[in-house]
Amino acid sequence: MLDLKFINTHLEAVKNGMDKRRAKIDFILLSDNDEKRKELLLKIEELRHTRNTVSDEIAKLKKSRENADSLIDKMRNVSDTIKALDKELAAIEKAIQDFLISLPNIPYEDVPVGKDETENHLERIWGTPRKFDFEIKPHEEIGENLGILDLARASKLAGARFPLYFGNGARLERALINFMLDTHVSQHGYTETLPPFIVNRATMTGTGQLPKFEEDLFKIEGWDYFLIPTSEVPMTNIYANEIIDESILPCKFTAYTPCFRSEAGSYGKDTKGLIRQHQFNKVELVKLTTPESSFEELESLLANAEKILQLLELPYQVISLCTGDLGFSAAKTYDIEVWMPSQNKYREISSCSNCLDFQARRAGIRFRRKGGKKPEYVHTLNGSGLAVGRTFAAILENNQNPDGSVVIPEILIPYMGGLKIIRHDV
RNA sequence: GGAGAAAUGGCCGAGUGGUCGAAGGCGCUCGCCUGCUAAGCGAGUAUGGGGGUUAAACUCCAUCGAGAGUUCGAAUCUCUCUUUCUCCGCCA
Repeated sequence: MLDLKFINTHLEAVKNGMDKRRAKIDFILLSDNDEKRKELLLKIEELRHTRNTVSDEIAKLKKSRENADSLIDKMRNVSDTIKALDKELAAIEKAIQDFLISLPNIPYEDVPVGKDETENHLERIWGTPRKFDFEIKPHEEIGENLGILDLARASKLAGARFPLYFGNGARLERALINFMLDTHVSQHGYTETLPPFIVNRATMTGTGQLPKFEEDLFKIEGWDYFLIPTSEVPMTNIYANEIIDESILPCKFTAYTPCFRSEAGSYGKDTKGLIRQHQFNKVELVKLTTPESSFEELESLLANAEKILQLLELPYQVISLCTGDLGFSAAKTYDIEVWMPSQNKYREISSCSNCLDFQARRAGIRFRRKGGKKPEYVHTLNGSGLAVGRTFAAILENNQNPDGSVVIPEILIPYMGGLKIIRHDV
């Protein structure tokens, strides 16, 4: 959420930001409502002031056993007026709030301007895609042939877009989760958390999934609860509506959780394999920082996510999302895309964003500086470190052999109990 | 699921219709004092919004879990919700 005062004082910059995002926003209603709000508030405060002072007088009169009936009579009118105006004000404030809560973040100044994902900016490429001298297979085929993946039976259990791993496949997924968590905790200094997988409406609103994107979420029927689409949601909200001490910043959290997405509107996209699932595993990184350090922290968060791919020896590229491709809450986002041989292209495996104070204002996450008077909003950052299912897929494809076996990346071997290669279980 | 109790400032805790934004204590900050430390003394110590000021001072409005209501006036009374605790039942 943007600050109303900021919008009022920097209207052109805000409009420009929305244009760059290709978001069509009408600001006229907002300024009208804000004018009305100020007028009403002034009137109401005056009336409340009289009510407060006169009520004190009534109290004094009553104490000295004098008659206060005429004052009470007068106040009855004042009270009724206040009530009526209060209702008017509440309606206007709700309109303003509805507007603000649906307004996306402003792209940061150095974000490349562009209309959609075709205009994202390539930052760097790491590693070289391997040359195969045999007919390569997509990961779902490799997995099914090895008996470690069974998407057909998963669809019997739940439906399309659900995973079912077996044996060394299930173990590989778990190995990846443990490896990622261990690396972020012991090498990168994150605190491991294990948050709820279901959260309430306020929490979903804090990070920006609600109110605009409810159709992307799984909702628990009969409850105002939602399955998390990413652990960014519970982790970023840990300090919601709190004022935290500056000394705990930057605050770095990591978590493994399953993630649940309805994938509404993506029918026909990535229908095969593990790329797009209603349920997938993810290790997430979240940071709360001071405003002055958030971009520095974005770079290190990105580096932390990249480190996982480097250790797994998977080729990838980093791109900077253009203004038209930015997510709702993000001011700046880097995507990491891993090489997928069967598709002959790089596919998103991590998205690292700086949301500035956008989520912090929604969720009420503030901090106080040493000796500082006013609390300030923190900056929030998040990034996948990494999407586990897609990492699994990338390993299968990049490390496949002509006989259909898959080489386990060196770093994962201890996590696989010494297993170096996955062959079909006989 | 049934029965009951509770929710007040950073923390503990008083307050059941009127000078209560809230006693007292602890903690914290600043100052004083004392060989050091501890103790002692004094002052200060919530958040948001508006006015005011170079900045302050100052001032107004709101906030005692959340929302609605009663009343001239609500921390205090009523209703709904949320959370926590105790007992019973059930349960991984």
